[in-house]
Amino acid sequence: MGAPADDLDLIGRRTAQRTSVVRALIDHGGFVGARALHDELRTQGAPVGLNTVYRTLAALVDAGRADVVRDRGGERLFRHRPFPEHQHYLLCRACGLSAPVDSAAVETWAEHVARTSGFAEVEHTVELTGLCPQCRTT
Amino acid sequence: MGAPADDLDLIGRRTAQRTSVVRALIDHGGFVGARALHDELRTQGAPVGLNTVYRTLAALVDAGRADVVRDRGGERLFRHRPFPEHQHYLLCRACGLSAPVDSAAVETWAEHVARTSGFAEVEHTVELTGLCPQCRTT
DNA sequence: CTAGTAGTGACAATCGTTTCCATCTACGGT
DNA sequence: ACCGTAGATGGAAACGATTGTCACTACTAG
Ligand SMILES: [Mn+2]
Ligand SMILES: [Mn+2]
Ligand SMILES: [Zn+2]
Ligand SMILES: [Zn+2]
Repeated sequence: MGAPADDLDLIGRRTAQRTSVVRALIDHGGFVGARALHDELRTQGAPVGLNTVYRTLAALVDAGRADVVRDRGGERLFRHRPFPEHQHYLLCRACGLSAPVDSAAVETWAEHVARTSGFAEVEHTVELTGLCPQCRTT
Repeated sequence: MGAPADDLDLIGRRTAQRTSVVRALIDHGGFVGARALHDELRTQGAPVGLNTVYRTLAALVDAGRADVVRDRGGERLFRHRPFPEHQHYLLCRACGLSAPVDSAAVETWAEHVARTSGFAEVEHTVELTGLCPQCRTT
């Protein structure tokens, strides 16, 4: 379990709101949008301003404690990352379930491309989406 | 050179506006946003409604004649794709210059993950960004 | 040529996200 | 424990990209 304490120390003052946001993100267990997290906090009786949700999530991303992906509609989805290691995910387009994937091969490939391209400060975005076992009915 | 004719046949009626948009996209030579393309068309004396620019680009993407990436701000950037083969790019965060990259290794990796994951209809997004030789001046 | 349908574009609406700013509060001195 | 203040909060307004609406236009099949 990633203790909220660890995360909170990295992002500034320890406020009730930030504590709530971090805990809600961890509890959620997968990728969530800021809006959805804001709703969950409100229904859980720990209302936090949407603005603060955005700021806390941004701070977590800066601190390397959260990963971000863009869903089909362009919305940013956040997921808590307990370990400092860079991660990629395979996530379900229907239910949002996410599974970390072993991306060693891609990292190697990306580094190779970076070295032989002439470009500097090369970064990569790698996202896999699909339909999880539960969701592939029809 | 991809002749606009080929592309226009795939997306419906042959109108002056679509012809302009397709030609402007090809002429641009790299990734462009709808807004920027709209501006270029206006300054070139071939004004087209922004809405039509969006619709034409969407049609090209549907027809597999254009690739899309999201820039940092979430804006969608489009690039004409003369060949039907799936492509990935390395693009400059400063000037927008893009270079196709050999992604065979990633395709293999993605297929492997898909087969062993239990997920169905797995799709992938792979984008590399960096600073091109011209732009890495600090 | 004409009918009929697909396309156009000005405008408004949406959606996610950011900025503003007046107010509040955590917390390192004292 | 008590301040003072930099940092944090949140409601409202601003923003930028994209999509919906709908009256009008113009391809194109016949
Ligand atoms: Mn990676
Ligand atoms: Mn690919
Ligand atoms: Zn699912
Ligand atoms: Zn460049």
